[in-house]
Amino acid sequence: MSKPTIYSIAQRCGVSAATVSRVFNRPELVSTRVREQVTAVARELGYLPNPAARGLVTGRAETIGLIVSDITNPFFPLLVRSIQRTAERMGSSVMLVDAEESAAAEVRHVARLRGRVDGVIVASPRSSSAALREAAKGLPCVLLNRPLRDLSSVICDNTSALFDAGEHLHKHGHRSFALLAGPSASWAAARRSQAIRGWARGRGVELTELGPFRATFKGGRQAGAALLETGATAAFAFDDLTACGVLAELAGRGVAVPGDRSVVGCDDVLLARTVTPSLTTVTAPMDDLGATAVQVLTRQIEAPGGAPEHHRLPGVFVARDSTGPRSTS
Amino acid sequence: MSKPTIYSIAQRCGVSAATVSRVFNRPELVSTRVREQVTAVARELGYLPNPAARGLVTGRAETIGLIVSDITNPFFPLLVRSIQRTAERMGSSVMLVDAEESAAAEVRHVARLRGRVDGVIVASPRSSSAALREAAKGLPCVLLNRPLRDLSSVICDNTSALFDAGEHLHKHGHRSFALLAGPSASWAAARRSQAIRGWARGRGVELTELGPFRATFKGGRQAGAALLETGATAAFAFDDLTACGVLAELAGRGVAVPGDRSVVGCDDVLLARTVTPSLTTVTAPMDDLGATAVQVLTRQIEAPGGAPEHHRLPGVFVARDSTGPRSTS
DNA sequence: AGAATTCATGCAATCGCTTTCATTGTTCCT
DNA sequence: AGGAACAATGAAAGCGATTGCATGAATTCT
Repeated sequence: MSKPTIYSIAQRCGVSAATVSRVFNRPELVSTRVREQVTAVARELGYLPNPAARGLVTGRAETIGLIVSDITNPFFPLLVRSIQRTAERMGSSVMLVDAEESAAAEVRHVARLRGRVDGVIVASPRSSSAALREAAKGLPCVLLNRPLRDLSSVICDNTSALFDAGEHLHKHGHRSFALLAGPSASWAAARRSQAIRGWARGRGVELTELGPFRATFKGGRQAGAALLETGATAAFAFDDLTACGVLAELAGRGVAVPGDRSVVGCDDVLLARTVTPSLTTVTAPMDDLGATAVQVLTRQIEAPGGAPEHHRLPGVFVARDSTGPRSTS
Repeated sequence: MSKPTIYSIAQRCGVSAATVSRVFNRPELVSTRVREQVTAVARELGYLPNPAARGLVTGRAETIGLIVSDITNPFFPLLVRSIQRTAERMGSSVMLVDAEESAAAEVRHVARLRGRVDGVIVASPRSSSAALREAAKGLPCVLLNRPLRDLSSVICDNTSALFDAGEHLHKHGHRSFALLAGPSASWAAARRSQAIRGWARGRGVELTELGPFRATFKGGRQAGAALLETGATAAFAFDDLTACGVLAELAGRGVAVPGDRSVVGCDDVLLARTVTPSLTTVTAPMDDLGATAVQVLTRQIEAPGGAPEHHRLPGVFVARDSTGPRSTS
């Protein structure tokens, strides 16, 4: 009693395999009577179509690849969830690959996934533009948080939210700021720095640039130490993880937040709410980001060679407890 | 110029497709001359074997499924990484599915994965034993952190590490403890509670049981509030996330940690190091857990119907800053 | 030298499904 | 009633690999 196939079902129903296949793919082409019988027998036998066989003829794997630069980064879990959920709704599974921070691993994995997936989403790629372009050649691909002319991309733009953050601090009396820059290879870091610079210039306030720092807790501690050597009363951290490091460093040196200094993070990861004081930060629209990426990818898959799409989703400023009035001392 | 197949290569080399296939699968059966020529042409044409076609005949997908109960739980990222890394080393890809905390989704996904994967790993399942058994019927399956007689399992046993934690607190003068229990559906929670109860009884110290609390930051805050109503000077939180909630609640009420109370977490997730004070906790051997799970699964796949294996990996106690001497006040 | 092995290769079946095309009845027009 | 249009189905050709069996050549043995 081996695995049921369309043939076992066909035989049991006294019809041809073609008809059974049609019951599942183009049911409207089959008479009601036969359709019901086939469905019943299929259920009874516990029939499941063989994806390999189907894939072989359709050329589709009904699977998309998701390459994340670093699964341990708290930024990703919600993104993964959203992507997976959307993909499932479109009938696709998700193959997840963690590049462990390595640019080489990224392109290697894109190559490996080729053939097993219908397309890939590369989240926060570390690779060079040229490498990405090359790796994605002939494979539907969507970049997340990394714009590139010839490849589709979905990015979270925090520019205006960071403006809001600046205004928020300015309203609280802050006039001297520090920018704790993130890793230089990261597009997001560059973009955020640029936004903050722009705001500070427009506002005519003092801005001290520090870094780049690694986007880790430790990097944050270093950033915190560096911050204390400046006269800045408020700091923009690259992301929440870094901000947590800053908080820890300041706390360790007896500097009160937001009493003595204000700190804002970015991304609004779980951490941001659980740390004390809770982080003022910028919320990324994770669900949208993931859903959009999958939809764009689906379009690319269905119309290969179509023009790349570029989507830009804004982050939203959210004030919590790590920012407050400038200390009067 | 369509996708290269073994036929295009065979033609170009003046050999049969079977030979080309052998070059990749049983190279020792092919003469050096032909082998080299085929390899060269394959490379030149950018040939990649079609996994669907291969899978159709071999019956293997070279893919394993990984179902996690909740991808947003900080416990998982490192586990996912380790599993993925190990799987890749064995030549398999990983299909990740997030059950979003739903027991129903778990078994639904196991069913969906059937046929697309060679086997599945279910991490911290929420489903009932019966449901799991049923869902895994005829599909190689390894349970993570959930023992079940008829299915293979790999679990992290924190019993002895929690003993160490107890001793550590005892040495610091604590005599009255609180157990902040985790969700009742979680095997890990039950196991940990049991361990702590056992230790307290053996030590002859006072133990107040509170909860169950949800394994979230909020649940932790509630646990923290409940803790303050007891006379306990030290508390065992279910996990690090809960412990963070406790910390936050205590901090909010002006209770010093470890000055007034000591708190220990469990799992040693990223959070544990980034929170202030850093958490005394129990480190789970993530790499081992993941690697073992994949190896066991591989064995199950290669010898279907083999006896289930059960592995138990111990956690390790690690003292940090959230525990200290009992307050003298 | 002739038989027996061994080696390298090709032929062809097969995996389970989709899909085109042809073949039946049926129904509908005029 | 005769032919057109249509609905339901089957036969068969792939999709791209793997693999058991057969074959012919080269090597070894006696």
